[in-house]
Amino acid sequence: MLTLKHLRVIEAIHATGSITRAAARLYLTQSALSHQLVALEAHYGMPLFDRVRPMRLTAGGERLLALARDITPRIEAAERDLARLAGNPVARRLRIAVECHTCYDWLMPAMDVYRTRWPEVEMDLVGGFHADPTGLLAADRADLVIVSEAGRQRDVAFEPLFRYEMLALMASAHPLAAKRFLQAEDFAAETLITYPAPDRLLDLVRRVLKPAGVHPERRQTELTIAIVQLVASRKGLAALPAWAVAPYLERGYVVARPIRSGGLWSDLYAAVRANDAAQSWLNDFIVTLREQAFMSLPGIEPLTEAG
Amino acid sequence: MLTLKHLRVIEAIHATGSITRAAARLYLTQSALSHQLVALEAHYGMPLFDRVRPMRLTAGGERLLALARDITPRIEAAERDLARLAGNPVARRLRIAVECHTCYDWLMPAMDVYRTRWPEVEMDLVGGFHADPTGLLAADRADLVIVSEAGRQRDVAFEPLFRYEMLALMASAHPLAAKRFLQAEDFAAETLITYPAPDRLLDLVRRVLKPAGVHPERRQTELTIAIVQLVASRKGLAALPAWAVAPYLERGYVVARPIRSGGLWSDLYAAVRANDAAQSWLNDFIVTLREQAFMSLPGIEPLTEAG
DNA sequence: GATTTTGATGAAATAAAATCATGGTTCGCA
DNA sequence: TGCGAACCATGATTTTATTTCATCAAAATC
Repeated sequence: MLTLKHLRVIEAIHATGSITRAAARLYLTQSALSHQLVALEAHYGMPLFDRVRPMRLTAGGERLLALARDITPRIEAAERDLARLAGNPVARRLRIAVECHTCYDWLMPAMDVYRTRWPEVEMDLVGGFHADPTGLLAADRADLVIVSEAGRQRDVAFEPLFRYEMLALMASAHPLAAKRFLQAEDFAAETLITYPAPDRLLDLVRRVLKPAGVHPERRQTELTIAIVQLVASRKGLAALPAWAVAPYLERGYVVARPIRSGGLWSDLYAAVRANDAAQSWLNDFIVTLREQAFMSLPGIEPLTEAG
Repeated sequence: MLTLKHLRVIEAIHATGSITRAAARLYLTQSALSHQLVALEAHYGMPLFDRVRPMRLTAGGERLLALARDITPRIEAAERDLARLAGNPVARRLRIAVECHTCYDWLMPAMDVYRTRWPEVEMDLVGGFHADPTGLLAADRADLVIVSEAGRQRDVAFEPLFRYEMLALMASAHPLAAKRFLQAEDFAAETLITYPAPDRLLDLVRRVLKPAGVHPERRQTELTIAIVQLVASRKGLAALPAWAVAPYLERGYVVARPIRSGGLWSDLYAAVRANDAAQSWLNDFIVTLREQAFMSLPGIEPLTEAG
């Protein structure tokens, strides 16, 4: 018999193009999804996906995807209504602290989507840098903090969002562009262009350059477009999330290369007060963040609980 | 997590007014449904039904019922489309053989509903009486036969529809109306008014009077309203399904009494060729029969497989 | 051509759901 | 007011469904 789980599986396989990636996104094994798909296809007596890469929906699969897209929002709306009926009428205020510049790229659209779902929740952004970001939670100055590491703090719950790759950006004719990937030493003689943020928030510095004892010259600017412009003008190198550089690569003035073999991957978590973790209006915000990120950001990957 | 099963449970409890009856209709135990409901209520942190008789939906339960009514038809429509995509293009013809007069009461509305779901299936009614009704299937003169007993024939699949009570009908001032229920001997001195059908189809005669050696005077007429009129005019007694007499009881000219202690209950099955049993367009007709019968007929009960 | 990635599959482990057995409550009825 | 019937809740057990594990074969990549 058809279940909602099946519909989610079909959505995920279609969205990711492969059973393996769909499984990662659903926090299940590839085997589990393969079994489910086989069983569903047997039930309907027809294939639901053509086994090509990326997996392609058959007519039957299309029909089920249409069903999923039809009923999923209805179910979610009902569950929100239930949550409203059950919810204790606590402060419906959501102060979001975010320290990474590029996070705004996906945070703003996600907030727009969330606003339509929970119009009664008033959102606010807490800017600036703090020595102890999660401390903002206990100090009641924020209700949710976007962080790059899951601590083991009592009173704070860390919800994994996703992981993304940091790419080194350089002018297209730059000598380093000949390399398959860059290493710490490659930055030694260059100028590193960054956002104006403490080193602790710059993954390239914190996790690659500093451990290798490399301290390149630095230059700061606020806007992503300005960083790209300086790089294109051969003023130095930069390191940006893969999704942030993608739109600039097609013009050809800059090129991107992985950092270290295997690439430099960063994680993002949403930290909330442990007391609030069960609040559905808060939980739904985190779900929306993930959903919108996977929908709009290329090249990001699911992140499992274990930070 | 919410499942479609949960929605069906809520629908069934609401439709029947009790967990016990809902369980019977879903072919599950009362315990299974109770566990499910408790778990669902725990999940949403609120009761979904007030435990009164009949069970009454809370606001949360209402919301879930609304969801169920919203998405159930969409899911069923999708599954029909899938069945059409998968189905071998066999004869989309459905010849229905029916021998019981009162069956038309619920068969016609059910056929109307089915027609909207499977417009491409051409329905036809096969009338008349036959010594071997299920023989019509093998003889390819009918594709579905409504019968009152599940045989053990190879090549024929019997699908349970429902059970109903046969009530004895008499004029309101009739002496027998003083009894709580009637027995075979009570009919001995009376005239029995029936449809013009062979005795094998008259449950009162076949299962009560004949075994007791009681052979009352007989009179036949085609229409239910005529039978009721004759009874009201003290021309004799009749036995009709509970749902068929219900509308006449409120006027007060006739009264109905159970037959034997515990009542005389009759079963109905849909018989189809075993080869056709897996055809979804045919199966869906049977599902529609059950669904419409339970929706419109008062006092009928679920019938389990074991005939 | 070697290596990696991917999907399928059978067996085993785990989780979920249903049943069985039973107890307590409510309601109708003598 | 006491009895029986109908009904829901619940813990223990059984059954069924789902997931994982361990592999294999095929396809894609280098």
